Amino acid sequence: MSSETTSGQSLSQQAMAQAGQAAQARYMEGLNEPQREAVAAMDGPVLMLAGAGTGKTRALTARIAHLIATGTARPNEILAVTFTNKAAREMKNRIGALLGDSVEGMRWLGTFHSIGVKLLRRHAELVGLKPGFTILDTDDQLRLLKQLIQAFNIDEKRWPARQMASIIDGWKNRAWRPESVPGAEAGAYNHRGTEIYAAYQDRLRTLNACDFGDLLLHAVTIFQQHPDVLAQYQRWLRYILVDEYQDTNVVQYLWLRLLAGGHKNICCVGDDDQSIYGWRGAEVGNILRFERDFPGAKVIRLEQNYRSTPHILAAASAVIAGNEGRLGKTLWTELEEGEKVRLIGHWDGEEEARWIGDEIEALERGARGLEPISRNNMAILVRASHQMRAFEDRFLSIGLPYRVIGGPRFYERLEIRDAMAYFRLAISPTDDLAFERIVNTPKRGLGDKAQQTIQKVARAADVPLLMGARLALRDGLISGRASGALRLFVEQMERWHDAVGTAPAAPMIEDGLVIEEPRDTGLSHIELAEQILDETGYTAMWQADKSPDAQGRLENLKELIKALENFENLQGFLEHVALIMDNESEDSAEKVTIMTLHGAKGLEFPVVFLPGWEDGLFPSQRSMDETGRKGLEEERRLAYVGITRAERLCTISFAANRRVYGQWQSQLPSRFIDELPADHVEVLTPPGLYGGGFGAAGMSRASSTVESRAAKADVYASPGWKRLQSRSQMTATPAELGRSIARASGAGDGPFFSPGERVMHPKFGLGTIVAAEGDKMAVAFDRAGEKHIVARFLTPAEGVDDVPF
DNA sequence: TAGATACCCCTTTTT
DNA sequence: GGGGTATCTA
Repeated sequence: MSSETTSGQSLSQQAMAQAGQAAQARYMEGLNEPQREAVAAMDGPVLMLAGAGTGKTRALTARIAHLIATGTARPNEILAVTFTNKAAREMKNRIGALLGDSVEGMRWLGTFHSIGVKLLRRHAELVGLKPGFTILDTDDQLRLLKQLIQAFNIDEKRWPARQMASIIDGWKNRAWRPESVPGAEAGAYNHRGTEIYAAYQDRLRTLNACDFGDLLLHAVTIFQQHPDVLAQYQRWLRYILVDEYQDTNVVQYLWLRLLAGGHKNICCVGDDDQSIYGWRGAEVGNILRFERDFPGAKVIRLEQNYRSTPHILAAASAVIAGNEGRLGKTLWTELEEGEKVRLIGHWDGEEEARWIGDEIEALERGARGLEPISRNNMAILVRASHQMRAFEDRFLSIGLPYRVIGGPRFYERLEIRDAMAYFRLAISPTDDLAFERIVNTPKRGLGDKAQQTIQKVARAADVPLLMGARLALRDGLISGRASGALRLFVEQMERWHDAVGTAPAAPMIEDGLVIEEPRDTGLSHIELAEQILDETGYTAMWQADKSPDAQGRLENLKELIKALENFENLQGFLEHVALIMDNESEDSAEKVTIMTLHGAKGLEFPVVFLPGWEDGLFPSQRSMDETGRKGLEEERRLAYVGITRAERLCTISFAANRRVYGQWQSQLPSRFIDELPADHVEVLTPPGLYGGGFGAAGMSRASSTVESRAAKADVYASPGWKRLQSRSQMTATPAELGRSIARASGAGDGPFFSPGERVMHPKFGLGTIVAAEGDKMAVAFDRAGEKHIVARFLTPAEGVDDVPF
């Protein structure tokens, strides 16, 4: 143990230190040299540059264990921040495994947002809120903005509320309050942006609510404007650890810098090559400039990779080498060579899904010279969630069990939000957004007119909508049938509000920190919740619904009630829901995982499939359009993240055709494919395509007639595939494969068509060229309408009569 | 008031 | 292909 112990330490600290001696052997065990160094360097700023799969979580948890075991810090003096709840949970579990119960004392281990809420609940009044504020989800946020935009008489068609929401989000990420938005941004949202932002914040304050961005921005505001409060936290939180530092945005950065300002005991872990959240305001610059922010910082590089085979690592390294301004790391591994990264092209997205499905089944049986691999160990990582459907469709039809991570989340479902709006309104009768959501759900005959009346009355009296409704009833402003339903609704909500109990018990305080949030009294919150959903007719509404998904919704509601058991009261539950939006349903069944690349960061799988490597899809066109080179580099980091998820087998694929918005589009292979190192990649071709001159070139030829398309479908149906390692096939390297496709598509020299020419397409039949731009043709098909097609998929058809199908 | 139809734009990634 | 909005009709 190092010499951090001091003679002045208390008995209990000594005891802890001794206990630590025993534990130390364990948490230091198996760490490599740089990892040990990162663990041992407790005081002062430390930057741990940890490449993919280099055991940073291990080092990080060992460091925390070390801090506690040596008595350097008590569990509640350590601030450990992560980005996701999953990461926080994992860290907690791992520390628990090392230290046992003392992990329970780590009250400051969590996500930026959850810690932000904790701070904000205690000091809400400093930013004009009450401690019981509600946290709005994106849905509420949007509805609120819509109202404001209407009030501002802005055409919502031209200036969508979504856009305003993302502008506000961006500003908050940069820690700009309405009054501090720079003049350069004045043009935002048709020059009304700052104005609406200010109005939005006002409205939030009236509603005693805040959005996600506020959780951090308010915390920073409090620290900046109340040095005494800041000083208190600087004293309390003596050691700071930050995971995924490359993903921090400006607010988070400011927040950390303020907290670390005194002692500078801050240890940031990250990997600039895995920064993939720039669109959410993350600043890679934060990690790049750490040493300047914290002079004298110790920089430690973790470069030994324990996860992937050399081929996989080499492929990832080659791709990421295309980026500029990296901090630079050289990953190495002691693992055995293993399989090369595999690359394969397909005719279309469905074909790709089918091939991957077959391949998964083959690997499960044991193929490719590998022992059978459980599908639990396989993942398909896509760029955008809409790509998932092709796989779901295919896997459903062949009965291959899969799990989708990051799909529609439980708490985002319609019925769950409705139910929660009921709970919210019962807890806080001032929650106008909740009121609006459910006042006519289920249908109570309260249409636009009735709702407008309520709005008017409420605004005139300057009271919340629920109270407005009561006033409107009293004054007889609601017509006969509707009034009965509204009266019942209002009375029910008031009754439940009393049942929930308004007076919060005194908060529990421990070493000056508020430990226990106020709790309610009376009727069990579970019974109450059930009563609410039953007596309002909400459950009945779905029972009466004959649509196919009604049953599922009822089940979700049951699940919601069940989830309440884990909480002491409704408030606690709502807060949990607002912050914990992940849908980790732990099911142990053997399933293939389908998820986005973003969602996969931090995970690893023995077998990884990376489909959809096509320009425009990956790298995403939008990303490149919006942020140019910067965007492209982020996409490249995403590719790096994807490849490095694989432990043993990584398969990249692309399709020549894909349906986008229900329209067929031809695709070009991703430019990242050209960047794959030939020595570490094996180019596969599906069976049935002639070995000579592989690839999409072969495919487009094979598919240019209806007959061969049908024939191809047959061969594709047979399992198995063929290695193209032998002989002099034309496209042995990824770059050549890309080029061969470009050639076949006519990029550069191909015979293009001119407007007016008649052409034939294998899928769409006959058509006439409308316009040509490069090799991209706009074609008016006789039957399929106008489409954009790359020239290589068209054949001249002058004078050919259409064949009736 | 509410259901049904017609048309619009669209889709990256998430705490 | 899909969801949201605007408009029309029972």
